[in-house]
Order: sequence, then C-alpha cells, then structure tokens
Amino acid sequence: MKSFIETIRSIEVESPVDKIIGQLKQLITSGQLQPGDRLPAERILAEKFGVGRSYVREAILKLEFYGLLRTNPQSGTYVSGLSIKVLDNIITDIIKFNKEDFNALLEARYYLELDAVKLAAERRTAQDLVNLKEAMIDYENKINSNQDAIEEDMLFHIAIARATKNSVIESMILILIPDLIKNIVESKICGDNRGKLAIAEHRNILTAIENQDIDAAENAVAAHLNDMFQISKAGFSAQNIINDN
Amino acid sequence: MKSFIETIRSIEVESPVDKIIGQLKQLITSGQLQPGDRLPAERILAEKFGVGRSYVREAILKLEFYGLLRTNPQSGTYVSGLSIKVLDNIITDIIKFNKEDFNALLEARYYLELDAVKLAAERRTAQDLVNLKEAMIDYENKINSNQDAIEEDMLFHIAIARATKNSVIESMILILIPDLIKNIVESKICGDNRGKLAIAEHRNILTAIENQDIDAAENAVAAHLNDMFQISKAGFSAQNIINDN
DNA sequence: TACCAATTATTGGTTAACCAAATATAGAGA
DNA sequence: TCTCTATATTTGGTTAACCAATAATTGGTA
Repeated sequence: MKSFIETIRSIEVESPVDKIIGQLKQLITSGQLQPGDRLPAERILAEKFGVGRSYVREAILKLEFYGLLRTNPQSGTYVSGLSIKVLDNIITDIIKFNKEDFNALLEARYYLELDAVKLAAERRTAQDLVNLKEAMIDYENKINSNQDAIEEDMLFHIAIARATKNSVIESMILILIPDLIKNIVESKICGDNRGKLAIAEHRNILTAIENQDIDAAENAVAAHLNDMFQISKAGFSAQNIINDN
Repeated sequence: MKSFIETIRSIEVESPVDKIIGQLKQLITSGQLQPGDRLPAERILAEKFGVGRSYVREAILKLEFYGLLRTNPQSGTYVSGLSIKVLDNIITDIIKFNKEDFNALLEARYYLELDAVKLAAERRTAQDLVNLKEAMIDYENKINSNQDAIEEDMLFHIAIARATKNSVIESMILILIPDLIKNIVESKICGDNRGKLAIAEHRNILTAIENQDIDAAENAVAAHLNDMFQISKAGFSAQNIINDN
C-alpha cells in the first residue's frame, strides 16, 4: 500500500499569483519590458490577466522582493535594472531581518571576508593593488592624526571585496560591512588603541594579497578580525548552553 | 554645496511592515515561537500592532518568502521548519544573461556552503542529525525509484544551512540554493547519473557532520560541488585571459 | 505662441466587508 | 462513556469601494 502512495505526485496547482509572476518575468527577460519602463496600472493588469487586483499586487510585491520591480506610490510600477543588483535587495532584507542577531552578522562577515580575501589574493590586478594601497594610506593618515577613521577602514575592506572579481560576494560584503561597523563603533567593542593595531594588520593583509599568498592572506584577515570573531563565538557558545538545558 | 548634500542621510522611515517583521522575527529567533507553532490570527495581530490587516499580510508574505513562516489557508500561519519555496527561479533567470555574474553566483554559493558545512559540523544538534538523515533518505528513495529529486536535494542542503545556527548564512543559502539547483537541473548541466553519484556524496557529508569532523565535512561538500565549482572557475579564468590582453 | 494655474483623471495605498475552507464545539445516539 | 455527526466559529483568501498623492489636461493669461 505504501509503495503505491509514494508514487502519487503532488498536483502542481499553479496559483494565479505564480502565473502573473511568470508572465511578467517573461515580459521583462524577453526585453518587451525594458528597465525604466512603466508597467500598466494594476487595475489594467488585473483586467488583462482576468484576475482580481489583489493577485496582481501580490505578484508585484514578490517581484519587488527580488528587486525586479520598483513601485512609486501614486505614480506607477517600474522595471528596474535586471543585473546582479537584484540580489542587493535580498541581501539588504536578510541583514535587516537579522539586525538583532548581532553574533550571526559578525560571524557571517568573518567567514565572508575570509572567502573574499582568498579570492582577492588570487585575482587581484595591478589596479586593485593601487586601490588597496591608497585606502590603506588614507586610513593610516587619519589614525596617525588621531582622527576618526571608520570610513577609511570600511573602504579598505570594500577594496578587498572589489578585488575578488566576484560581484555576488562583493555585494554581500558591501552591504554587510557598513551596517556592522556602525554597530561596532556605537557599542564601543573596540578599545581606543584598536585603530593603531589595525595599521599593521592592514599592511599584512595587503602584503599577502600583493604576493598572491592565499594562506597568508587568510591568516592576516583572521588575525585582523579575531576580536570580533571571539565575540560572536562566545555568543554562540552561550546560546548552546541555553539550548542544552 | 555638494558636501552639504552628501551629509544628508536617507531618512529611515521604518514602515509598519518592517516593524511587524522585526517583532515577529524576534519572537521566532528568541524561541518564544517554535517551529510548528501557530501565529495569532491576522486580525488579532493587526489589532495588537495597531495597524491594518493588509500590513500584517504583507509582513507575513515577506517572512514566508524568506522561509520563516508557512501559511495554510483557512487554518493559520505557522512558524516554518525546513521548507523551500518552489517559486520560479527568478534570480538565475535574470542573471543568466550575464555569464560573469552567473559564475559569480555559482562561486558564491560554493564558498557559502563550505562555510555553512563547517559551522554545521561544529554545532549540529541531535535534532539536526535527524533532519539531515531524513532529508538524505528521502532523496535516495526518489533517486532509486528514478524520480525527480530536486526538492529533496534542496532540502538536504537547507538542512545543513539550518544546522549552522547562523540565521544570516541560513537565509542566504535558503534563497540562493533552490534558485540555483533548479536552474542547474533544468539546464542539464549535470549528466543523468549525477543523481546516483550524489547519494554517496550526501552520505559522506552527513557522516562528517555527525562526527563533527570539520575538515572532512568541508572536503565532502567540496567534492559534492566540484562540478559546478569547475564551471565557475573556468569562467573566471576565461575572464582573466580577456582582461590580460 | 508660450507659459502657468486650476481642474480632472489616474495611480498605488488602505480599509472593511464578505467568502469558503478548516476547525472547534455541542449534542444525539450507541 | 465514547463516537460520530451536524452546527457554529474561526481562519486566511478575495473583492470592491474609497483615499490621497501624482500626473495629465484644460483653459486662461501675458
């Protein structure tokens, strides 16, 4: 009896929303709707598709999650660029959701940046090295004159992300880092001399990337991010103790 | 004048929807709402939050999109355990026009999943092992009876992501994997016997996670994803040759 | 003819009412 | 006391009407 029931396939009832999404996606990917174009009004679409407006709205909402569409209130719904940037919306959402889960954000950043620096060491171009060096020196100047160097620090890390030549990883880091650094500074996790210590660490990272020494690059970043990594690790351990009870 | 305009931050108007999402997410991550629990009815939530029901619906839709909730019509909205959206593979459909970005996505998935499995091996609970084993066996049954096993494959990988206990990494994988796997299968990048090969690979991954052998787990996933990794790697190499000219 | 202000029409946003399916309840019968 | 059935209630789904912001139109003025 069981073997028979196993063979029954679940009936795929394609909901009206999925049908609308499919058609809109088709219109966009086929080029009939270009980025910047305005979609017909929701009421018109509903009539054309022969469904209620709420279905159309739901479909549009979902496509907005992906960043495929952008809605301007009282004006219309527009096709936005269909590049890798569609992921940006999703990444932003994920980070927004997990704003409260600081440990998870720290940890994700740690591992992402380790991945990134390995790729950067492998693929960095001469231009990347110039950019990295520039960002590094800007940072050092600010620190040495006792100025705030948050932005410069960020730019150095972003320069690493750029050098990966991986647009997805770059986007993830680009979105994640500013959010994190803001939090780190506000919560004063780092002591006052952290900035000075970071100078040498940045130099180590750059040297390893320049030499295309992947292992050294990974170790250098791991050392640089170690403080934060320990915080997140401690957080997760605490979590586990709670769960084990 | 420009420097002045630069300092203006975009005003973060937290929409009612974002507030609701934040609160619901908190309830879930804090454990006050466990997987399988039913949320209060939409009308009740709307009243509690002091907003219209449509806002609540929109928030639920988004959380459903990110795999945190599951809605059963006329029954209620539940906190989701392992689940996937079988929605159209929108991300890959959009970016497959740009080969470079597609490779970047493959590569990002590769590194993300390596990170994930390391964390999973470290932190997996007994329940995680049960979930993983169940997902693995479901997959094997489907493959051995020559059935389509895309969904089961996805669920195995998502079970790994869940075992990381890192909601940021989990969310990213939850969004990327179904989209990618569906696309890979549909485009027949892999041969017909790929499914059978994957059985042994899945077993290796599970064993390593069970033994909390982090290195073995990483290697097992690397072996499992090697085909795709080679594709992305080849893409990046080709890119470099172009750049070097 | 060119420009501007007032008006009109159209847009997405929002609400409230209604629907059918799922569930909980109550009561009859064994 | 237990089980089953009929009923009532609750649920998410759906519709239609209304709202305010925007865009288009119109008419008048310089």
